[in-house]
Amino acid sequence: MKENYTIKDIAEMAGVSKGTVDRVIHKRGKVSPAALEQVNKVLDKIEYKPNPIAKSLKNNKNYNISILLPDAEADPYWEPCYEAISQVENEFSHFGIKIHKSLFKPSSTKSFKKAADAVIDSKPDAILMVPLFYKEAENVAKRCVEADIKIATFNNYIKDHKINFEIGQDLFQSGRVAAKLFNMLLGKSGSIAILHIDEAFQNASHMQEKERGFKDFFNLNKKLDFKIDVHNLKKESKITFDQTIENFLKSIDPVDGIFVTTSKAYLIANHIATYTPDSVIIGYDLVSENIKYLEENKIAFLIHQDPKKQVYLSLTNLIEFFLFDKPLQESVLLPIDIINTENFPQYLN
Amino acid sequence: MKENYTIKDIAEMAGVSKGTVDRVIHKRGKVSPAALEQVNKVLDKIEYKPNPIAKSLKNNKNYNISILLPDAEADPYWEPCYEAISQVENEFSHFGIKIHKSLFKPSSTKSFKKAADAVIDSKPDAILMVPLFYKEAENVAKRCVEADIKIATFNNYIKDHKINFEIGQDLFQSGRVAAKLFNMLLGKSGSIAILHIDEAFQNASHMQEKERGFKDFFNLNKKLDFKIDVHNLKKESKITFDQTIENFLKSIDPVDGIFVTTSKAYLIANHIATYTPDSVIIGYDLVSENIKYLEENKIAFLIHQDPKKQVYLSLTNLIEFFLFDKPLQESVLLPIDIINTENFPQYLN
DNA sequence: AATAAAAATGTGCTCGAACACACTAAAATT
DNA sequence: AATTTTAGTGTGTTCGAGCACATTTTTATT
Repeated sequence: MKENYTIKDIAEMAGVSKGTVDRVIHKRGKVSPAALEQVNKVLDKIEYKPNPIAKSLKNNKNYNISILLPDAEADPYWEPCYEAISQVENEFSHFGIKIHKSLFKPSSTKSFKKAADAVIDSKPDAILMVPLFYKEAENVAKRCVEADIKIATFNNYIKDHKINFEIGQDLFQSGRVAAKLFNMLLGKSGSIAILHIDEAFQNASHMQEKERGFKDFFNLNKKLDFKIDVHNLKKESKITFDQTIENFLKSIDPVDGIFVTTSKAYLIANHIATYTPDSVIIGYDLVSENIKYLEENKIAFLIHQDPKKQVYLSLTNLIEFFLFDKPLQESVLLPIDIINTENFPQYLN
Repeated sequence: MKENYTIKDIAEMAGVSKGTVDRVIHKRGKVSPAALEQVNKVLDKIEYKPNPIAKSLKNNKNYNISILLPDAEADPYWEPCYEAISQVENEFSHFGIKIHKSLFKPSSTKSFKKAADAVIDSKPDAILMVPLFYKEAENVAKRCVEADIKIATFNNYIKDHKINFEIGQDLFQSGRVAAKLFNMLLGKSGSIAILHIDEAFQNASHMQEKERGFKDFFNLNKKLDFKIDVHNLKKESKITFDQTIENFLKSIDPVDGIFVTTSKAYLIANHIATYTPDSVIIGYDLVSENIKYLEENKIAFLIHQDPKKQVYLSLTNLIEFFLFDKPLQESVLLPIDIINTENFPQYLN
């Protein structure tokens, strides 16, 4: 019963030729009502799904996928994405998959636009991008739809139904994860500073979602009594970023906890011993400097956003869609990984 | 330069027919020294890898994979494995993949043996098993090699080079993860009970590895001063398992932390309010009863062993090996996921 | 009724690898 | 020199889907 039927099988069962079956399946007309009925009767009974391997071989097309992502020179957070790209390239090059990497400066809208223009002009089959700049990303999505290019995003979300596939984390919930960790480490009361540290404020919505989730946790738990302050830290002109951080730490009263919503927790950890030695730090992302301070117990926990996995899953999803007609998932939420000194190595491959 | 060459391409370049190229590639002889050299010269230059899709279509074989795993009726820990199996079945049935599930009682060696015999007799292309019983699993591996059946394991390890693919967690390290969490929650000193709770002691090595890692952490951190006791708890005759647990809790002095090395933390959490209300519990696995107590804050953290992912990855690895000649990885270590009230939902799909 | 036009149906080739089989040419045997 | 044996080479088919094109059947038109 549960066999894998071929077009030939169906043709025999319906008493017609495979050409007719093919026309019915693809609704290309030129079929008599009688034949149509015969074939449909068989089709209803057996639930036919074309052999994806044969289909793929017949197609025998090369697929080009372009990835629009920030330069890891500017921010090492993106480094693991490159590894994922190489990995996918190795796995799928013999399936006719070609991947093209296009970098932009995460601080420059202009740079994003320029890279995007070039990528769209090259007319790939799909574009995977980090939509750091909302308006510009929306524009890219629009032009992709017009040019019949599949468009996927990772790391950030833009609420746009034109996006064919998106992957990332529930940022609100990740704020709650951090809040719960502070709750467990600090007990029922205390003071916590939320720090949004970024060289430019390209990631504003990202950080705000985390802040909302963080506060939400403490607001809903009436038994808890925490004082929470929010600070935006960006590079001041004339002095170094590090100096900016130091000035800030000097300026505030010591707190029990510091929640850094970006991958820049190491900038704080670097000075914590001097200014607020008893503060517990929780931050984001397994960049090497964060891991260094994690191992020194200056950072208590890191939350892992797994950019590598995001890229890997995005690409394999697109590829299996192209090659084997697997349906494209629309939206994937990755788990919010909690990292301490003991479990980080396994997350690095 | 970086094209995907076909046999026909090579034949033209070498000035021979595709039959000759084929014989060279598969070393089937019947090739003159002159032709051999011509073909090899081309082969050296271009790095040929056969089109995996065409190969797969030509093969057009059905592959049978049997899975030997414990009955989830006996232990709900195994439930997610079933979901992974269904998922893989759906994804790959049209590639000619058939998966057969064979259950055994986790408490009965005899049951394992019987199921294994039947599975081997059915001569599948691969067997994926949970090697709960060391000696018997070794025997299965031996017979698989003899019968040319690929053999893979998950959840547990048996150190046997006959295993083609194994996946699981670093158990020693997961003990250290738990230790670190206690360290963060309890500070520099305290008392902790390690509980090995199991209906039968089929998982002895599993539990011991975790204990070793746990103790290792505290031994290596000389600044820490923890008193650690180990208790083996199994069902006593005549009374219920729950009663056994209660009797145990009654019998010990209150401790600061309880580390349960199996998925049975809920049995402790159930009675903790009565006997040792201030104990922090850390356990394993996202079974529903554990999650219930996690949400009630009676369990502080759970460590996730992700049996579903283990099955999913095992199966897709085997399938891609069969269908597309992807090399079989030998050994995969999964990350040690730390779970609290806020991040468990994302780990459940 | 004869012919043209339109509709319906079937045949055959392609994708690339793999292998069976047929064929040619050279070497060995009578 | 004629014939058999063997080594070496090329051709053709298969896997299943998909589509171009040829062929047959039906309907419309003079």
